[in-house]
Amino acid sequence: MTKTPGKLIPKVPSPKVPSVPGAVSRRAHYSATTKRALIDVAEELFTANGYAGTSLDSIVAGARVTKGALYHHFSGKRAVFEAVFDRVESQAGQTITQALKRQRDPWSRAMAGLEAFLEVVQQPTYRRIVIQDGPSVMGYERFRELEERSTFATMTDIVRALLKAGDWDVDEAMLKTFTTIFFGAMSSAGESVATSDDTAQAAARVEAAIGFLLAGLQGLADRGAAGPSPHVDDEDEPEAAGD
Amino acid sequence: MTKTPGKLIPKVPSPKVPSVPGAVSRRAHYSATTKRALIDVAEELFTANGYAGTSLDSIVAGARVTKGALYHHFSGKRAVFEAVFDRVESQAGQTITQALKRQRDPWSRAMAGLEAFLEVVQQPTYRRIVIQDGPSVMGYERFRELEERSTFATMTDIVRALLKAGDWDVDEAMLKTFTTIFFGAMSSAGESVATSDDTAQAAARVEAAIGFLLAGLQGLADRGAAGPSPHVDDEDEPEAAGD
DNA sequence: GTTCCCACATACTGTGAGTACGTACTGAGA
DNA sequence: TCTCAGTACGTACTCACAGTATGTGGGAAC
Repeated sequence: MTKTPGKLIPKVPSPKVPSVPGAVSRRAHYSATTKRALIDVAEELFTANGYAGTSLDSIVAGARVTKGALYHHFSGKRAVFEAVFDRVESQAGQTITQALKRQRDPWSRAMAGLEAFLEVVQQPTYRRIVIQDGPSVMGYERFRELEERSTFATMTDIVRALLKAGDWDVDEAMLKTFTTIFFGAMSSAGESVATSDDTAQAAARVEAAIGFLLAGLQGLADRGAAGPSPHVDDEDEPEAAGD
Repeated sequence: MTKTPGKLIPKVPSPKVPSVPGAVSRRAHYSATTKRALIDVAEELFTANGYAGTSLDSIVAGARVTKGALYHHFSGKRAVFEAVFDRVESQAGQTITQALKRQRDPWSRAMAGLEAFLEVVQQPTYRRIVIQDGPSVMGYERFRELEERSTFATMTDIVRALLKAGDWDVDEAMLKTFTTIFFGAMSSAGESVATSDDTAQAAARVEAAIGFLLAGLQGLADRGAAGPSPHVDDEDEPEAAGD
């Protein structure tokens, strides 16, 4: 709506700039700017109205281009979403990584990570794009695949350090299982925090609950308890080879 | 599956049956049958192709009616999805509740519930409709609202018993927080189990991991540790009244 | 200056959700 | 048995939106 038919892109009158080696061309710069504008607008609209509730027309209108531009830069609506997802995800990963830098002890690192994650997960953009729409739009497998490269990776490091601190050595599969559990717990908790009336208090409750779980683990570590090991009961899958 | 393509709506030539008191009328029966057929087909197609990938035309074609029938019974596509969601959810809740009946001890009830949930969450229908598409299609709040009436409710009972067994008395908000955490952990774990190559072994790992966490809690309980309590640091919300 | 081609714009198509309205059949009353 | 009303659909449309085919203007290499 209110489609302003104004000039597209920053139509500067183009002074003759000799192409400095190493500098991007004007064309390339325009192109990159257009693409960024599309992603910016898309992020905003996806956050506000969700994936299904956002039309490509509204995106290109917001970026003051046409569908031709969008389809030049992206293969389709899903690709636009993935670009937005990617950016939101990596920003979240950086935020959490940053919060960890001050902590040395694995247990306090875990709590710091939790705190940072609870901050992140309260951002409407992260909630809507990553948690709510992500799995549905991209499919769970692709979703996890992208997650694995940022936030999930950071979380894996935290959990790895935790298990090491407890003197439990587990294989990669078990590590991943633990991380998945924690990640799911915190995503869900984060959503409930975000939808709560009093987010601060809800966050405090989540921290208390997770802290309580960690305290339980710490207790096991202090008592030198054996690590987790899956007892395999073969019901219909007799062989259990592979990773 | 293997939905037999037999006649859905029994187009019997209608012999004159005097309306027996207590029996539903022929019209009502037809109507209910049509509605069920629509939900059946919708469940199948939503599971196979997802919400966005399923057209109303394909649903009504599968049920051998037209869109007029569908819009007579449902307000729209979302309403069809909710009807399917409701059924899938309540079935899952019943399955889990059933699995709990044999167990008395809170800790073993928790593990039995976990096991049952892991079974449920591997069903393609539950995964796709409840976990993957649910939050996106219905919105997180409506999603949680419906969840709260079946699976989540069962899980709340389990967690309540667990906390009671540990002699920790927490308020309803804290109980909900704990349940949310466990629910999220298990949903996420269930998804990873379902997408795993060797589901049996993956499920075993999840059980080991959750069991390990519970063992930690049990250790705290044995040592008479104090329960979880949120330390409230008032940043911008000075008052903390009401739930 | 000429030419190329990239980065778009324009105009179109197909599909699918939702709607307006028509109609046949059923069940209740006379 | 004959209305008669209303339910339970069917038919035919509209509108919105994702995607496509093709045209074009302007920077950049020569």
